[in-house]
Amino acid sequence: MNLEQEISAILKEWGASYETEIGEQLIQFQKTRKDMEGDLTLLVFPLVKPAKKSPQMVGEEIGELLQQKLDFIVRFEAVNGFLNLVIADRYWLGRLNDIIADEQFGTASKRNERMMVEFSSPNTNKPLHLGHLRNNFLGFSVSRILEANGYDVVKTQIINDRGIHICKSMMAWEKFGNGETPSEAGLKGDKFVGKYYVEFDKALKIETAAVLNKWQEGDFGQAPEAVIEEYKKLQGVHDSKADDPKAQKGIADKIKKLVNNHTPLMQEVKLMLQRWEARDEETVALWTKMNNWVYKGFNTTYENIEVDFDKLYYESDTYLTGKEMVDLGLEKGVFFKKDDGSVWIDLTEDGLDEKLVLRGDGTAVYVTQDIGTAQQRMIDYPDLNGIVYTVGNEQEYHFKVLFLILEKLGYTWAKNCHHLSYGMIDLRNDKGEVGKMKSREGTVVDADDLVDEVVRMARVMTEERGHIDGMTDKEKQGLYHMIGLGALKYFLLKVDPQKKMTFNPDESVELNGNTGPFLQYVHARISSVLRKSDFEGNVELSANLENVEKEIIKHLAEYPEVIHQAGTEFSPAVVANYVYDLCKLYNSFWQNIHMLNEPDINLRKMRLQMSVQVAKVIKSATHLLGIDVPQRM
RNA sequence: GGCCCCGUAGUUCAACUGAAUAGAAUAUCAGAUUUCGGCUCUGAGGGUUGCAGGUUUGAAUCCUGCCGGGGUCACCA
Repeated sequence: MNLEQEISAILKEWGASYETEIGEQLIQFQKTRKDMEGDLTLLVFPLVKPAKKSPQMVGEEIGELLQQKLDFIVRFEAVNGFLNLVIADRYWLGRLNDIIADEQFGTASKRNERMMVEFSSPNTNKPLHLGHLRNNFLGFSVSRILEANGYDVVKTQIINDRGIHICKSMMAWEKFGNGETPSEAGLKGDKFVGKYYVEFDKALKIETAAVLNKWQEGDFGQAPEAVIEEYKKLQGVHDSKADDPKAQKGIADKIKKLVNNHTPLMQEVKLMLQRWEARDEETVALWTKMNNWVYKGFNTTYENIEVDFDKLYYESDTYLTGKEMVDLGLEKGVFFKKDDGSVWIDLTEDGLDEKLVLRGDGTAVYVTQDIGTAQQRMIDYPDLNGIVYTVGNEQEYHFKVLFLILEKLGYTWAKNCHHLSYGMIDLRNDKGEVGKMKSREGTVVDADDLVDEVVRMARVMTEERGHIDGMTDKEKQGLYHMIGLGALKYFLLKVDPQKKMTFNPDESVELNGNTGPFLQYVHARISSVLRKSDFEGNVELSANLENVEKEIIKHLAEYPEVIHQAGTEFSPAVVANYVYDLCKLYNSFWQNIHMLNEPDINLRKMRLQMSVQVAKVIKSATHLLGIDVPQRM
């Protein structure tokens, strides 16, 4: 039984003497303010009512009672409805011994429940960028946090390997590639395919402009009647709105989209998609070849950022399951069919709109595929308790719809699905202007480049000030990578996921202050002193604690609760802030109190043991963030 | 326009989900440390928590209304 529980038990007895029941909700603890004496504070306000006395009087009454019953309460002070309790050192030393004895301190025991965490899931036409890094680090860290909370976790991603966008890069490679391979071009596979996707886009833009010109001159080529009519109608509206430039621009965009859709190039791509759906051998072979290039490139990046997956899902495997689910939903009456054959769900009663789940031509849309994937996952893992989807917050509406659909289809696990939503990353340039990342404007921060850059920075810093004599080159490389990646991961994870963040390439990845390398440094320093000392066994309960030492032990003791909170909130930021505070506390101790030349052997042992436990928790907490800590740096 | 998210020191972020004088980092200024690792530590200045009401013994936190920023409302993914 811990301290809070013992006090709660006494408070319940105390309540009984007033013939009131003291519920858990009325018993609230908090840390004692720094400028007050005490280790733990009980809020008296909620307890005032039953006693019908002033907060001050109730505080003193409870204080006396607690001191009488619990011998490790040394003193108490009641101030304005706050009861500050001073706890004896031997109590905290006892807690330290508990922590020493627990190898897996902080982590919960197995609960035999399985959770799936989906993250990454990139577009195969675009190399990974900074936004994906936030996604990957978040998803990976949440997986570890859930494991620490006792879940069995399956890390997964859905690979969007199907659809018209894939055909675009395939078409471009066929037209402009001359059979070139990534190695011939000296590019990573994902970068290579991305290059052709961009080339397609360029060609399409030029062609769209040309076709638009022709249409404006009345030359409609092979365009179908209905499209020409639509165009003329839009053009009419456009011309009539000469006085409203904003509306006119909107119409102009619609016209562009229409033209874009009927260029010869787009027609060709659509034919290619049809050939793919019909399993045309040549098309599928090209598709397979190019996808494998992409996967190879992605895997290099995943290895580099030390992220991995237990199970991969491919959209090309699950979209058909999705269509079957739609049929099933039609039978159940969850969905309905419109005259043109398209299938919908009516969510107006839930405060949303009608949503399309299958196109008029019978092909799958985004949500169809997600329904199918969810179903496939349940088949593969029948004991699955829930799925966490790590996806940007611009898709919040989509996931609301998806979860509602799953629920209406009758899946009980739908209520355990969670959209781990995170904010976008804006960029700040050297002029201080904030803007969005846009591939078209070349303002995307490439993931590989960024990792290289932070590793380079880590090398420069470490060569200047590090303790790396006697390391082999290979060990040094590993260390720079560990530090650089640690800086990047910590930077992206310390912020509450829901908040959007601003990234300045020049300033953002610092190695000082509230950063990953700061944590790594503290761990390395503790490791260093431990190499020079002995630290076995339990500590004596009779030692006297300095204030910082007590603070450190108190902070250590909170670790299990931190893991629990991080798990229920799916928030690595909780862990990050906790471990940072621990390191700061420890540094303050380090600066003021020496260990190795302390003459009192019990005191020396206690300090060394406490340091070992601090190092243990740093290692454990940073592990939850996907960050490694070194022995030396 | 409807719905969702965000607004806290110059800047980047906290605040245990309603508690005492809103905390860190960074930058600035002033100091410490020849000794276990200076990527360290101590201190100072810096705030009407976007604005206005309301609920409460008590509000950055909950409610209402504004203001500002972003997102989303596709037979795109």
